[in-house]
Amino acid sequence: MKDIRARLTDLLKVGYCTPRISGLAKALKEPPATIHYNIRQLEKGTIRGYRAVFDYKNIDQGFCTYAMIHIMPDEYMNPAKIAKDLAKYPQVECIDIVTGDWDLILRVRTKDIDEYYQFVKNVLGKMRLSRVQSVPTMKQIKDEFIEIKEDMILKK
Amino acid sequence: MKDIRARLTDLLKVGYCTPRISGLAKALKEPPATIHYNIRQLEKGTIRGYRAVFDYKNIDQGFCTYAMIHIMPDEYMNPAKIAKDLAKYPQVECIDIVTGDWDLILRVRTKDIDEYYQFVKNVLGKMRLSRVQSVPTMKQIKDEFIEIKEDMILKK
DNA sequence: CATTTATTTGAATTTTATTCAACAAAATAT
DNA sequence: ATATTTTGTTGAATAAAATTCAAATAAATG
Repeated sequence: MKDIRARLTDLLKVGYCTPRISGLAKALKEPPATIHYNIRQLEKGTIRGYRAVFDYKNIDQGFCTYAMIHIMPDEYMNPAKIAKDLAKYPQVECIDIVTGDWDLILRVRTKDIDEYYQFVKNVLGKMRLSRVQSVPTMKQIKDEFIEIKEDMILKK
Repeated sequence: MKDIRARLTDLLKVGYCTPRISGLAKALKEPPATIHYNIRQLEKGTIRGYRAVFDYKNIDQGFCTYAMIHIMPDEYMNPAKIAKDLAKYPQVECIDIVTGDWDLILRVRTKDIDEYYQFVKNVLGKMRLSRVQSVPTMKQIKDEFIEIKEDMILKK
């Protein structure tokens, strides 16, 4: 059997979705043509794309880690270059350039700690970074603006 | 003129989108009916929903800050309670319970630094936290798995 | 290996998005 | 103020896409 599911989720993670104009038209009580026009306008700047939201543990990305990064002194004035290189990796959910204790903050999603180790070794380990501090998430309470409801396994 | 744009973004923030079956079918070189069937299966557990991704500065949420939190010693064994209280606020994009230097990591989106100050004062300031370190994002390179393409304003 | 369950697919049908031209409203220029 | 241009709204026609369904195939199970 073809493994369509995995290929689908890969695409839906980054796009391949579209607004439901008829649904929006009904919800807002406006004609579809009006919704259509306004969405096109929003797409010129305000809407960056459309995508699916997942239960990540079902798509081999259940392990979420913050990676706080110091870049090398000689790269210090151009963190965007390193950040853009890192942005290419699909494990990377977000990258922010910050200032203070760290230079970059990444949110990385992998299947498990083993795959995260591979990411640190093969990706971060090969860039000009002077230090990486990994902070794994023990539990997510809210994600992508959506509260996560979950039963406590060990609750007695 | 009707303010359709704002009402649209409110809905698109949480849903009102759908997968593009024909696009997926072309990309994966499979018949639309097959894509349709597999997506329906994924929707039973793996896909939580579909939504738009925004350029948040255009919808009054352009200021993004990591808030690293220490909770009080007497609450230390129950961080989930505090986390769930914080999860209620719409400015909070995500909350993770971590261990190590900090107890909680929040990602908070506000219109600007003034609104963030109000959040720290009125929300964080009123909870049993022993310390909060705020790390504002200077520039986002990737967000929600989508790379941000942007011209450098000061590039010469 | 018999039976059940899950998946794939083409073709018919239904639903939805898109286009377009006319009109209306707002913004801008005179 | 008002003429002119730009932006936004909308119904109706058209084009495109999603959905359904039944038949075939593949995989899992007894």
